[in-house]
Amino acid sequence: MKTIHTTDYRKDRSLVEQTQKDLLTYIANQKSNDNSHMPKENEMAEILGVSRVVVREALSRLRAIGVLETKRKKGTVLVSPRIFGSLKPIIESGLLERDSLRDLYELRLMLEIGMADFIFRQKTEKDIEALQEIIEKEETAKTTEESIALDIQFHSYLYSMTKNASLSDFHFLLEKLFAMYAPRTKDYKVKQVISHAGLVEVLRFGSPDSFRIAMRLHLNTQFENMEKILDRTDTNGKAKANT
Amino acid sequence: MKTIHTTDYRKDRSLVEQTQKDLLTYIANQKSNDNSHMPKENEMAEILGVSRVVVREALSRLRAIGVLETKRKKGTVLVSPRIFGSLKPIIESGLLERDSLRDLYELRLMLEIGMADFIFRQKTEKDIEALQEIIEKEETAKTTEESIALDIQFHSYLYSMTKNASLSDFHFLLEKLFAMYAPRTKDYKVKQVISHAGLVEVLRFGSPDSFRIAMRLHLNTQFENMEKILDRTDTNGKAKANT
DNA sequence: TATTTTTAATATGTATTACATAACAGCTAA
DNA sequence: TTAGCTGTTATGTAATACATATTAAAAATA
Repeated sequence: MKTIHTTDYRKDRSLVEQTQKDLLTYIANQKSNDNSHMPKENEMAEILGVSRVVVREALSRLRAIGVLETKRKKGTVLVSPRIFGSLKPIIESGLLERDSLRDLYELRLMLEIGMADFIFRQKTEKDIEALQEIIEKEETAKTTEESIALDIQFHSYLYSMTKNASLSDFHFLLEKLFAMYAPRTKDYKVKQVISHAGLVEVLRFGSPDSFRIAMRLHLNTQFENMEKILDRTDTNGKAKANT
Repeated sequence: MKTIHTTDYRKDRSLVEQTQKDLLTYIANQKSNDNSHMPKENEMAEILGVSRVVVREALSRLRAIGVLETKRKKGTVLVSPRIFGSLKPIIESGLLERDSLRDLYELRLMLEIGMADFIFRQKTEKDIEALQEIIEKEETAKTTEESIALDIQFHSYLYSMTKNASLSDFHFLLEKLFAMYAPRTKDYKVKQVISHAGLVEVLRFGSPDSFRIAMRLHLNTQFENMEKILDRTDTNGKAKANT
């Protein structure tokens, strides 16, 4: 075929990137036709006028972010991507800057406070019981590790109550990331303004608004801790002054 | 070299995926040595005992999620990834299921309510003035499009006040995605329980707690709208019953 | 000497070919 | 019918060759 590319693939740096976009538009059309099957790599290469290597790289990238899967002999099929599926390697790369880490820490706090409405909307008696069961275990916990695990379990359950799968995915990633930042000294429970039991009480008899206030108080140590460890300083190490 | 692979790359489906992981661990080590430069593709292929094609595909995937960049002749350098950088193609693919879309819509509501503390922490007089300026423009807006644009501008400014770059990135993506879902009939302002002006008042004289309540009321139409358009139904089209 | 131009070297980017491998379909034999 | 064999197929991997952009060194010019 011998198609010579005179670097006229506009805008995008490389042919692969351009091909990735081409594939995405192709996908958008296929989806509207309710067709979840892609042509073979060779055919696709022919259609787009590039080599199979380029198509493969582009497909691999799309596979990396979870919009499609491929199987031997079967071919390429479109899948419904999990929104935060591609975040795992980013977080695990250890390349996130301190500012980004702080961003994530803050996001977690925002979400835990902001999800009140959705917890209340879906809550059931069984949920209350499950939470109280965790609390009971917490009271009889011996080691610090046990307490930590149960603390995580309690909050994870609250997340799951929102029935928001993406939120749970996100939380799962953050939980692993911030395990180290948690202020789990032996007396961390003493410092808490409001306990898990208190939260459940509000959950039973309160409103989303009162639950937000309660959760804000419960997370007080996290707010303070964030200030200490992840202070939002500029590159010179000095805190930014507000005008 | 002729290394024959007897499919003993465990766990991972393909060599590329395994190589991607290998690269990530390699990166993690390099980062701790404060070395942001990767070996050449050929060297890396030699080191990992795979062909250059595989290394290139793995690198391409990492490039797709934003943990590294490559330039001709220069080579591969590590970068600090933007957390939500890889979300753009996922959202734009149009492959997200209705449940995922609803998840995102809910997340946005959670964040707008949950970010109160961070808005208050960083707020300045200039911010208040900027917001009031937007409100003034809103009052004199003629067309619906103008109103919508200013509405978005107002909320975007609130996001920016948190000084959380990742949050702003996330919001930017969602704003484009949900432009269609916004309930912007001509009288949408009339239905609002609390106006932008009201929010600014609370921002001036209130607390994070009172701001959350105000924002919750302000977003009331969004909450109701979500129920209508993106009702969380199962695949059979019937709403799930809670025990 | 200082500055511009040319040239050469280099690592990534793309194309081509060849073959390995897993999965599937169809066939055969028990 | 069912178990096992066999060939086909599309993806997965390897190897090679060359194009291209970028950098740096070398040469030419002022």
